Amino acid sequence: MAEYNPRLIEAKWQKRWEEARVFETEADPSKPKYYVLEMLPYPSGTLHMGHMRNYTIGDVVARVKRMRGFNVIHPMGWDAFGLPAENAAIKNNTHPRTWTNNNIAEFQRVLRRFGFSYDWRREISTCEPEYYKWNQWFFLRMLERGLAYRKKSRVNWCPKCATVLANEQVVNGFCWRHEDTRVESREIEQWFLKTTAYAEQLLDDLKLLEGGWPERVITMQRNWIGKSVGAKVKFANTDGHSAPIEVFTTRIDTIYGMSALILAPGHPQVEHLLKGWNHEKELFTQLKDMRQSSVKVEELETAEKVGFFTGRHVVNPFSGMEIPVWVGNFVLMEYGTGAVMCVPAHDERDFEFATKYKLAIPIVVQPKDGTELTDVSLKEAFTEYGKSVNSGPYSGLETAEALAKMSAEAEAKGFGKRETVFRLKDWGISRQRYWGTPIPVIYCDKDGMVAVPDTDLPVVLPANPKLTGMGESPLAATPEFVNVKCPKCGGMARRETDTMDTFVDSSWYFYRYCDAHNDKTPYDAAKVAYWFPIDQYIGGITHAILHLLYSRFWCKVMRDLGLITHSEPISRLFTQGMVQKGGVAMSKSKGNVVGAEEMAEKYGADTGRLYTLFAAPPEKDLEWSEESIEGSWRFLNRVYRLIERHAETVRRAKSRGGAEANLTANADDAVSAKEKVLLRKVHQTLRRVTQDFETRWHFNAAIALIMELTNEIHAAEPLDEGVRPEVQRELLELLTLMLAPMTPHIAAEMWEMLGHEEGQWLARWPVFDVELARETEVEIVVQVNGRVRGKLKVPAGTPEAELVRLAKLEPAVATYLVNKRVVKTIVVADKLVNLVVA
RNA sequence: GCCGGAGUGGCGGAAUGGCAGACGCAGAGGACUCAAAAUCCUCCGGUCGCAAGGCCGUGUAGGUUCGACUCCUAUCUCCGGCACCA
Repeated sequence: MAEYNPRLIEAKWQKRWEEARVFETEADPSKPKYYVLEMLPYPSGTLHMGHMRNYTIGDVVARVKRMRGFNVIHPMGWDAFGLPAENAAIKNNTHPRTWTNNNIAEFQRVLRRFGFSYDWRREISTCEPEYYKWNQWFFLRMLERGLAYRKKSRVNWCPKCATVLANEQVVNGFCWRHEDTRVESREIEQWFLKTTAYAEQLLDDLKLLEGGWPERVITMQRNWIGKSVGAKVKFANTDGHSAPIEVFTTRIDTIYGMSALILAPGHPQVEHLLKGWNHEKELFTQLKDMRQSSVKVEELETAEKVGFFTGRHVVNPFSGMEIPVWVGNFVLMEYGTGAVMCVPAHDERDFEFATKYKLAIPIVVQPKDGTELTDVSLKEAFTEYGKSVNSGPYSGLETAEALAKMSAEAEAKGFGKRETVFRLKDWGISRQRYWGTPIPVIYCDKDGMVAVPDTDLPVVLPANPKLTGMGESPLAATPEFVNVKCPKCGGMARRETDTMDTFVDSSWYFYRYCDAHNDKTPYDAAKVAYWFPIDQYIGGITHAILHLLYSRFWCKVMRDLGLITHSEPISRLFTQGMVQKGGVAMSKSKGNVVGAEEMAEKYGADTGRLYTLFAAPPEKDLEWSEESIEGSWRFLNRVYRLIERHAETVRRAKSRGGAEANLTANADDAVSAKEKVLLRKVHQTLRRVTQDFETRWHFNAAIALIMELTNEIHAAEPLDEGVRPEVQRELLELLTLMLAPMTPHIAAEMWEMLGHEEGQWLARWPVFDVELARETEVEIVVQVNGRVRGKLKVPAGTPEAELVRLAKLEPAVATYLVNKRVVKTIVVADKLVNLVVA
């Protein structure tokens, strides 16, 4: 007898699948489609079991759907642009492309070794001009529509490197390469995509995702977009000539309780206000301190509120009162207008600030529950809705009403207007890097900024850049790239030297899979219309916000360009847990990776796949345990031996219908009690495993059921005594098919051992026999003296005494009902009568 | 602080309101073996008991129910995300 040899078996089947091109699919409107996708990897380091868990889950889904008759698209590609390639190239004195392509080749080889059912013809690599050409094309469309624009913006700058740093290259405010060098903030012109233009839609359409996306991802996106409905109010300066200051508030109803107007330290009007004031010098020093300390990053969250009075006043347009203008470190320039009204009684932060600086704390809202707040009793801000008081003509109004009336009034009188503010900011896509998509824009002295014509796309990266990691951007240092003729006037001009954020690449890549090699358009609309939206997307929670938000944005832009008709690209999202070792996620930098290849060498891909599915439910984190893997390995060996033991008998047996066709077994067919028990067990298992695959994704529970079945068959050995060959065939075939999506290689091998022709390993998912799969449990309604005392689920044939015990009945007259029919009325006494109700 | 999730044996975990701890790991004992590995068999929440069996037990306290790991209320702890968002 041959031992289970995963190395041989896995290579054999991978070769056959490839030769038979079984995972290659085409759009076919006559068949129901299913698009299952795992997030594409960044090809660096080694593929570890964290990656493999992601792809295994996807592969199980793809294979189950295929077995259930869907036309399945299951592609894979590479998120191939990015900083690490550039750094590695500098370090190893090679080209980012060389480094990247080597990694891709390596990744691909390992993925193939795991037997994932990808259609490799659809493979994409985002660093290829045939792909990034379309990034540029989309960019130009956005530029035409005003969705791409340039503005000055702050970047991290290391004075020693004399270069821009990515956020990841800033370590606690210092340069990653120069630990003694504080990162500065510089303003330079950068490109932005107007995600804010879609803020409302991005928020609203989250409703479409409910049920299909994890609740917490939806919540994170909602918080990220951060919608606030309120009003902007203008406050005139008492000096009569400075420009009025505008604040944003969600609680205009509390404006009568305002005791200050507070500006962010970075507010553009601050300096103007301070000028000419007698404490000017002192205040400017304070302001400078405040601005610098606000650069001092993280600790600020818990920092104390600091502020100072500017000496200026504004007029409250509602009350006519003079209000002092302050500067406060807790006011954010990036949100709203960078100026807030300080209403201490009804805002926690304002309360804290006012208490510290002894500002007045007038109460203008009273709770609705009848309790009355007084200046003395007020220990913290009352921020809930209530009833307005001391608010001039608005006193007595409920908060909701006051909000409406007062913003209407502000609008009517022209000193304010209703406004909705979002936390979401436009997406800065400029990177001063080499290894990314060049932004297709040219600057001409005569014609200004000129878009590269579509016919000149792609703007290709120069082949031999000077990569030093120092100085200006690598593209800017490459004259043959920079110097170009103006498309309009033909005169000398300069190319844009920024490249795009790699999130651009991953925002629409899944559309390209539908038509990966189209050189006329990003994709064929009909093909996308067939395959989209993605039925199941699987990836880590780390991408819950950015990647998914940008993808949703891109989809809406493409829809408005008329390329597609749907509004959301992804119907269902699954966020799988991380694979950890020693309590932390596997990563190269942590040095705790279990390499996928190492795993395949030692136990084979099937064991690796099985273990990642079995060790924990897919949404939970999984602690890698070398000891536990043995269990999965042992199980596959056990199953293999079981099949091997009976293969010869089964091959000679005629099929009872076969798994390709619907299985036709029924309980009456069984001649022996042993057959009956085993057939029941296998069909019950099939029923529950089917359910787990289809709806719950409890792969670990499904595997446990299959193990249980295996144990039971094993315990029934020798099968040849009392189990006819055709029944053996049915047991072992169903067992094999249930394993097929999870451990496809060993399943294919066993399928062949059971006498099936080559090619049949793609057999349909079997249908369980309803009669056989029926639970042998029965539900019993217990009535005592006509009154329902409860329901009980018990195994068929439970002795009456046991029923009495389970129902916790005192001896009494009881009626047992099964499926709403009275089966037997008995007097419960000390006599034990076997009541069989099955 | 706000939002989301989770608390079950030594461990990973199972359980549509119906026998809590399936399945697996680790552990203990045994068979086979010169021996080991592999394999096979038995035991494996706590406690009382020679045993049959009893009692307790799903973070904590209540509640609903004939019946609660599961539903409700409160509370504690842990994990994740966001966080001076006006």
